[in-house]
Amino acid sequence: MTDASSAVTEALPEAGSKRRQIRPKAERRQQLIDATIRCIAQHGLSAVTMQMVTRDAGLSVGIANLHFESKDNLLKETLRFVAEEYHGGQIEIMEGGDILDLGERLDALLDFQLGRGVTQRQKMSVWFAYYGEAGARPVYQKIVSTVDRLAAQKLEALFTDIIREGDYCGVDARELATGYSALIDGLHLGLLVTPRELSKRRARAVAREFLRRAFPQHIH
Amino acid sequence: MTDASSAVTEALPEAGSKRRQIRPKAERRQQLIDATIRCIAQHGLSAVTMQMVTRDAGLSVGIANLHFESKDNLLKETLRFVAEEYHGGQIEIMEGGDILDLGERLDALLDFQLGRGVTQRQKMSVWFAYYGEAGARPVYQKIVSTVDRLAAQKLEALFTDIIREGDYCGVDARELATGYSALIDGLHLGLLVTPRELSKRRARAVAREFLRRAFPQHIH
DNA sequence: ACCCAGAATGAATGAATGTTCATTCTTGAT
DNA sequence: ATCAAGAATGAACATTCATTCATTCTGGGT
Repeated sequence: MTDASSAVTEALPEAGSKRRQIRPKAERRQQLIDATIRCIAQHGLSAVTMQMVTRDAGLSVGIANLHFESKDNLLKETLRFVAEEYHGGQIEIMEGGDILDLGERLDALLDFQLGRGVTQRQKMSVWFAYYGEAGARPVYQKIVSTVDRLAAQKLEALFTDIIREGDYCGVDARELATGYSALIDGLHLGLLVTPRELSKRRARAVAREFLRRAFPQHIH
Repeated sequence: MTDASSAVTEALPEAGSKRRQIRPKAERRQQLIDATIRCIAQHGLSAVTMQMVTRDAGLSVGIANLHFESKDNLLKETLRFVAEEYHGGQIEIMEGGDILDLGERLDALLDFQLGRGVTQRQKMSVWFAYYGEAGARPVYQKIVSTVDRLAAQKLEALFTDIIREGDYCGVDARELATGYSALIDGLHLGLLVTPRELSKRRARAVAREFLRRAFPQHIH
């Protein structure tokens, strides 16, 4: 996963090109997942239909059941893709050997979490659409919690390193990591539901302030 | 709104009682809203059908369109009910003259937000089901942001009072209120999606720690 | 005892949706 | 040029769902 914030904004079937094109399976799958993301963002998960998705992808209805066996499966795979993109990006930063300074690494993480790529309304919509159904669908819970757990561990490890480096005492890395993750989730929610009250700029300031309170030496 | 954490766990049509009962409109409306909440929590918003709701309520299918004009409207009214219950409860505490000590009032707020009533899976499921659709449905956005705005103002006012009382300097009440709200939302999300990783007990500890960092004199 | 306003019912209706599959088309190998 | 493998199509089908409404029933008022 090198480019976590892949653009999901295309699907322009060159005007007048009605000729049937044959493409490898993997490419079509991604095409359909991208279309699904767009549709969920625009119409909401509960209003998404197969016809809608395939039309958006510029393909025929039958193709969805050819590459995914069912609508359920397409939705499941779409969630998996979004979850892995988001958490993969985070983990890459936290493991990343390219940033050695821990404070800088924190900054990079925050940039990723509240930056252009992730907070595109499209991605956020998808994210929370699934959260909304997670209570009733164990499959979704499992997909999310699997990738979630790994990211949480990495974050805790990063915090532990920072606490050691800064000699911060009376601070529990685990608890702080839980709080930070929750804060970021909550900010995403605010950006999605009440964009008028919460600008992206302010969301970043809020998250930054949280980190500054915890690690004053590392965040200026 | 005196009892914000109303139980939505009944709907037991006394065995053998098949006799048609006539009840006032308001009562039937509430009955249907309660059933809708249960159905959303159990099956997910996108799987809820009118038949499901009316069966759960122990009533016939036609009645839903008698008291609400359409399914859309029933869902809208259900969201309004849940939103007002949650925010109403918060506001009552924050305005409440019955608790004079500001630290205690904070505690009471936290108790409400992460206590029994609100974090019932049922209510949380409904809450986030609608958030998930909010990106695509301006109606939902409007309902939520209307009640949200008022609660945010009250919270900011409470924080302002506390900052003055405690002589905390370098603290922006508005920013802190945004952060705290987001944190609570994020914790609710965690409780819903990954209950295995995040217990209610730990969620409370995390929120408490956030407040303690900001207002050390008021939270012990 | 009678009545009727309006609450409640549920079979019927029509529209929408997921899935199938017989057929058509494309491409790369021979 | 020819062919076969399999990718792509979309009309057809079966199902499910929201909504309607003719009918039934209830309970308070007279």
